[in-house]
Amino acid sequence: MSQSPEQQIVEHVLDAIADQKLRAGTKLGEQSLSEIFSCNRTQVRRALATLTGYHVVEHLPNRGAYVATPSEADARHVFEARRAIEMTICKNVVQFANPADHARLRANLAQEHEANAAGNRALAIRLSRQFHLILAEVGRNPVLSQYLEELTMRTSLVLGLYGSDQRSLCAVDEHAGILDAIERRDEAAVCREIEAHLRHIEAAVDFAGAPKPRGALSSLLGPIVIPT
Amino acid sequence: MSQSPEQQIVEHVLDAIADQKLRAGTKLGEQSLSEIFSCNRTQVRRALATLTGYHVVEHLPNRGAYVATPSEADARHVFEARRAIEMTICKNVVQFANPADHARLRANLAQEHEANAAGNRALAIRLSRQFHLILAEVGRNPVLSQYLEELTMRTSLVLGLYGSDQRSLCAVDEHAGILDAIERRDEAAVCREIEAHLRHIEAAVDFAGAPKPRGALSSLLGPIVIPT
DNA sequence: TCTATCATAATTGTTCACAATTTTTGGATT
DNA sequence: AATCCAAAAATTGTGAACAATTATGATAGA
Repeated sequence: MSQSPEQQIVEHVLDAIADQKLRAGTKLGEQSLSEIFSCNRTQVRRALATLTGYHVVEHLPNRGAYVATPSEADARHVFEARRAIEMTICKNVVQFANPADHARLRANLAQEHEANAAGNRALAIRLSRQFHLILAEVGRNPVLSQYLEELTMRTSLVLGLYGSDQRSLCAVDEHAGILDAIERRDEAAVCREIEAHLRHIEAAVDFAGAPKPRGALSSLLGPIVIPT
Repeated sequence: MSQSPEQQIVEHVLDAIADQKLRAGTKLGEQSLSEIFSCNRTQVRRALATLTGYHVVEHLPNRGAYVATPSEADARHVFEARRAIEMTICKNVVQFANPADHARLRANLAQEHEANAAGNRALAIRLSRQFHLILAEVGRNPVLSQYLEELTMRTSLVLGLYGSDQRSLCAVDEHAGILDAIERRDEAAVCREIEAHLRHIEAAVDFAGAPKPRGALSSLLGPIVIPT
């Protein structure tokens, strides 16, 4: 059951980024990580290389690894790529989704509503991302799924860097509208709504706003349970 | 000018795959590569990890790295992803392309014609792939460019595995048609033609045909010039 | 001749020590 | 105080030795 230290590091860091706990620019020191996850530095090194491949970590030679700091141009490119990929995903979803898939999406939507009602911002963000990833899974194209996983991660970084804080509440209702259209099997409507949804998210990004400060590493990745 | 051994290995292997010299299933032994590129095994290891991240190499624990062998389902997913991504790229191309870009594409097209006329199949394949990559560059979205780079690589693997050998000649004229539409700035036509083009390539793949044999490693990657 | 078993060889995986580079620290000087 | 410089510390990069696993091939028995 327990995975390799390398996978553990990758997933913990990705989760922390998706949850916007690890902010852009945070240094990911090899020693720190090897102590936090109580493993060898070699394994930390491999994990960081993997994360670099996902474009969520930048590697500066002789200076270490940092959570990537996407520029405004990067952000726009990521959003455009999302529109291209999620549009195709949604067409597949309309075609392939069965009642079980609808139920899965409905359940996620309900949780989103709940998290928002409870004011649990971190959970709401996580569930919102999850909604898109479930869509991708239902679309049944692993290539597109994997690209979207990376792109949503990079979106998290962008929102953490430039996002205005009071947004993201509107998003729930847009998810609901998309899901309605999916159940109606109304392809045109789904495409229209997912595109609008992604453009709304992008519009909520304020590149004029100053990048925000970052926290300390150890407090953001833990607590780590070491399997014995 | 001379790059790190790691980059060298990655690029040589990618080129060899794109040119269909390295076929699916070929073993990429660590020692062989370290001798061919006269470098440390550690660097070979990192290069193979990178290639694994690109999905062009499969890594079997304790058994080594092999050029990936995409299944029929993989192939279909790759082609669908290409349609999604290249469609968006082409829209950007219509919008952004300037005379210099047109010239670049025309030049590539002419070389393609020439290679086909001369019966130089390897060069024709390389230039055909290059046409799509130039389109991506002109589209001015590095995120989409990078995805397409990976997808064209995987396409090469698929064509090498399942492709019928007499195809790919028709492709040149389709490229010409696409470029014409781009210069006319006829977005609808460009989209229609690039989609048709990609579907033609996919249609030329024959999954019933038996996977083809693979060659020896050292003869396919060399000759390697070692910078002093 | 075919199969099974075991020793040997080859290959991959891991660890650790050392080298190279960067960052920090603590004066010394202006 | 502020700046500069050098020594020390910390961090990253590299390579080689060792361990673990898998492939190979020879031998014996059916």
